[in-house]
Amino acid sequence: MELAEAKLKFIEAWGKLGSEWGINRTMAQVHALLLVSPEALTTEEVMAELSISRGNANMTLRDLIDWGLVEKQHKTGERKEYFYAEKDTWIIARRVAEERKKRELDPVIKILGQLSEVKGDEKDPAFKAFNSSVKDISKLANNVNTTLETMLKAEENWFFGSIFKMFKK
Amino acid sequence: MELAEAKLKFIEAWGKLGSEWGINRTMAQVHALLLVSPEALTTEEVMAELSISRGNANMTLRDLIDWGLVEKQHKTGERKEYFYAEKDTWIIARRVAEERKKRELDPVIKILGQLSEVKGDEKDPAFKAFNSSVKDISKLANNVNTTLETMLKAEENWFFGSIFKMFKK
DNA sequence: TTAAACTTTCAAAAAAAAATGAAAGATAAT
DNA sequence: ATTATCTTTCATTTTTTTTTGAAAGTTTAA
Repeated sequence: MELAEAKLKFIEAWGKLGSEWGINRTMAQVHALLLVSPEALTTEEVMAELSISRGNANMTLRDLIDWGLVEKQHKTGERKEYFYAEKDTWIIARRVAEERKKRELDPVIKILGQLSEVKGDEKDPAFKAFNSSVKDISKLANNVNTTLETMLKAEENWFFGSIFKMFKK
Repeated sequence: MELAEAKLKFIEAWGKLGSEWGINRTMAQVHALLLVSPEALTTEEVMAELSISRGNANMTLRDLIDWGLVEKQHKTGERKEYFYAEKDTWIIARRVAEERKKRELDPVIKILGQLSEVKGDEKDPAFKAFNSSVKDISKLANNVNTTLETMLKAEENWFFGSIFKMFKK
């Protein structure tokens, strides 16, 4: 396999994984393209490499910037904007975890908290089942939350060095 | 808030969370409905509660069974099939982790492994960037994999008791 | 200012994903 | 063997998501 083919495979795999996890396929592909590019690329280059429209490229790049995965660069004497992807996997993982926590986990924890407060007839099986499921899920969500928060504070080496070693015990 | 309203909110929240994570909204909603039902429900009941078609209910319930989150029950003297959801959050979390690992992580790790093997000109920046990104992501994916494997073997109390305490250090 | 170079927006179109429901397929009781 | 009950399938429709591209907006320089 040569580089060009491998690149395509990588972009395709990253796009598929993204879409399976609720991330726009094109966004994941643009991210993959930038990840394997040593230099920052222009919108034109992204459009050409992935055969996507200008509007799509523009919006996708903006989203990637919002996620903290890509940054705009300016070259002296040039009007064009260049886009460069953060290459450090630890930082990528943290940024993704951070965003998804904020966008998805936090709201759901809030709702679960409210639902845990619902009062009802302790003798009613429907109420008991509701209450117990909601409380258990709420606990789990809070555990995940705490774990993520600690991870977001943690240092890379500490994390990679420890977490799965611990599990192996 | 009363139970009926709370139930709807829970189903809605669970459906939304699911769809954000690449899981069919209706499937997540059916799961939520069964989670808060003390008794097993029939296809008819699921259809009525969520206003969905027979075909949709049937396929969704089958998928939930494939995920190991729901089981068929038969009541003596009845032809109808009843569906009951596993209520233990630890088991739910494990089943979801197990399935997604198998369906999504394993395939991507395989591809990353192949792409790590690609040979090229060490002097070419494009090759260097490709190689280094792929190898780093490959490492990360393998770490996640190992962590998941250990988690899948682990016992509930051990897991919840330790993982986030460890992070707090 | 004017105009060229580049970026952003968004209504409309296209594509992808999900849902419908009628018909076919099972199964079990009569 | 027939019928009634219940389950599954899948071509079609509907809904949702994503993409397009032309027009509007912005910035810089002459």
